[in-house]
Amino acid sequence: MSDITIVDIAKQAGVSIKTVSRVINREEGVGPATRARVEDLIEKLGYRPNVSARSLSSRRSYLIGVVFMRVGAYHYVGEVQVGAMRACRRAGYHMVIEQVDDPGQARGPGLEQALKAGRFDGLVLTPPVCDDPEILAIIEAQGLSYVRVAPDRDFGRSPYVFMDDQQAAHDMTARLWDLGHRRIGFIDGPADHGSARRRREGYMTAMAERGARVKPEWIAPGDFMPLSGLEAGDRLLGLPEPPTAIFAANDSMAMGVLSAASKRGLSVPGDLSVVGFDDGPLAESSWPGLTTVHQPIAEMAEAATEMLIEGFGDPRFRSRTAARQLDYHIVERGSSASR
Amino acid sequence: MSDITIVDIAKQAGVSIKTVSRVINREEGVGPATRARVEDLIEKLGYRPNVSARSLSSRRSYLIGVVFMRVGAYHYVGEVQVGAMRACRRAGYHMVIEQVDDPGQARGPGLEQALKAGRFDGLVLTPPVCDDPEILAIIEAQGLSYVRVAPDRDFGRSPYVFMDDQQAAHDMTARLWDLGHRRIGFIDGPADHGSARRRREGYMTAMAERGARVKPEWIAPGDFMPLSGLEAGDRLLGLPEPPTAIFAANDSMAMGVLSAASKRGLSVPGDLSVVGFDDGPLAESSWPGLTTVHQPIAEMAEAATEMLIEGFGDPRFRSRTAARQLDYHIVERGSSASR
DNA sequence: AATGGCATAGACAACGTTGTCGTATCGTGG
DNA sequence: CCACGATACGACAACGTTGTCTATGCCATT
Repeated sequence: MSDITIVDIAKQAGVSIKTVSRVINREEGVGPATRARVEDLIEKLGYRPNVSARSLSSRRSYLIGVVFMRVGAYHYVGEVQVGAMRACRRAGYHMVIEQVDDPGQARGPGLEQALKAGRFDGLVLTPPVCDDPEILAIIEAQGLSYVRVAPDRDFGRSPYVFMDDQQAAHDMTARLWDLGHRRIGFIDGPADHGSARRRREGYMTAMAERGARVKPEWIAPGDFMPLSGLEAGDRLLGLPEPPTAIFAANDSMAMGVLSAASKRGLSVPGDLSVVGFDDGPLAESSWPGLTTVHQPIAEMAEAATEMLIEGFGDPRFRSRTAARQLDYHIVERGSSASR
Repeated sequence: MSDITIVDIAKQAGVSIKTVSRVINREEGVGPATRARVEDLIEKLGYRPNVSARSLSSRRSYLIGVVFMRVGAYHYVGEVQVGAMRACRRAGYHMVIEQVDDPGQARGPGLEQALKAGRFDGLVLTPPVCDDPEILAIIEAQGLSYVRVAPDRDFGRSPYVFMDDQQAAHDMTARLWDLGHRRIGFIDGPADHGSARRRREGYMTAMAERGARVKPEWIAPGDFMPLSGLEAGDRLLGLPEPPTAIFAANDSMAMGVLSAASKRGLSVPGDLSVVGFDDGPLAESSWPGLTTVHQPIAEMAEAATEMLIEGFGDPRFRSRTAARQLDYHIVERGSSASR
């Protein structure tokens, strides 16, 4: 419906279309008076450049793709989209989402097809896609630039955005300690999961720094799913000397711990403090609310998208490794208290 | 990197580019031999039409927009995306998501800008966006065609896809009845929410049909949030003659009921059956698993997207009201048992 | 054998923008 | 006062596809 074209603007401003184009793209070589006149006109007529024509001519699509897997955490993907969208809007880009694990879509060829047809200017990759060598290979074969959110390895391979999981887990552990807890249990994540490993190390370090000897049985295995939290919690609470606080490596498992506690008739936080990691929707809606580490997911995705878009201007971008670190913070809710 | 163009195909096939274009778009006027030759070549060279050129020329963008609000239910939006994406992929369209309630984005102008710049061929609207008169007005002003998923009113306004909430609630209630429950409590949703109303009516009808007198105190107010489920559950279980089964109008509230039961030391499903509605991720991961109504969200979005794309060929589409109904089913998990 | 009609195919001009190159105009230093 | 470089702008040809119109070949009909 926006049937105003660059030609209309040019005619009314009494300049050539090229000049209008220069104004739109903030190129130099336009006098201040002319620039102002054109800008006013654009504003007044509500002109929007035609994306198709633009990309046909410039070989840029103004489309950035967000690639992800639909694994368990809906809210993760949701937050990523929110953040990426914010950055896209600001820069006049559009965001297309690409999912790689939909049943019926062959992983490799499906994505490849989509990427070819999509003509993205660049991609934002989130875990676990961002650590999938097969997928990275496909993307690189297409010559597409990409930025990763919270990758687990190959840090030199592309620009990325990350958060310090280890320090966060360290802080959380320290906080429990400061509340007077000494026997602090930990529920681990999947063995091959980098964040899980870093979180456990943060916990270990904090305990060690305080001279606490972490007994092996204080660390219970888990797989990030609620049921494993229930089982692990049950096991920890069944110890002869049960912990007074349990730190689960993610919120879902912390929810399981809440169930385990309620099964045993323990009140949280009266008899047991429970804390998690993620600050997903569960944390807010559980009863009591879960004390947890807030991951700035949307902000990380936003930063990644920004980096990607900024990089388009700069061809050296792909080779240069850039990394940006974002801050977590701890959200205090009802599930933790002093001993 | 797909640098093959229609010209290359035309040259190699010894035909004009127009003929190749005809083959691509399945237009008639091409002999079977020529068609086969061109198709083979396209396949062999891995040619993909350039989306920008296509849309510039044809005034179609091959982009469909999915508009939604980020309200509470991440999984709803997630499922919608999965379904819409499936349909898009099949038809060679791309999917762009537009969110209308991101802080910092003025609702009206923000969306309007995005729609103008986006040049969508059409939109898929999900609740509650699909019932927002202001938003519908903006979209219609742009002359965009759209299909709604599970709208609440104005059914004649556009094609839509829906599920029979009332019948589903009816069935669920009947199932509890057949398990031997006679005092069945119901936790209501927000007053202005059409689905909530239909679910309550399904419950009422089923009870009435069986000659049960539903006492007013069996119906507790709720707002679809877990905390309200907890409170409502508490209230119901505190009645002199408490219900033996509680039907919450959505899963989140059912989760609250589980907490309420565990607070009172009641075992589920031993002492109390609890059922929900939605079959979101909570239902699977709670303990015990929640018996609930499975809403085919992805399928509804898929159907809607299909209807939208099919409609592009047919200009009469917008005026013709089409509706498609999809089936729910009840998922039996551990939270319900016979009395 | 000429005519008309249909199926098949091609020529050419859009579509709305950017890239490349060329050309006025102007101030400045010699 | 001239040459010169910088500055500001425009003409024109891409970009890769589709839409419109026209041309050809072939068959059936007269």
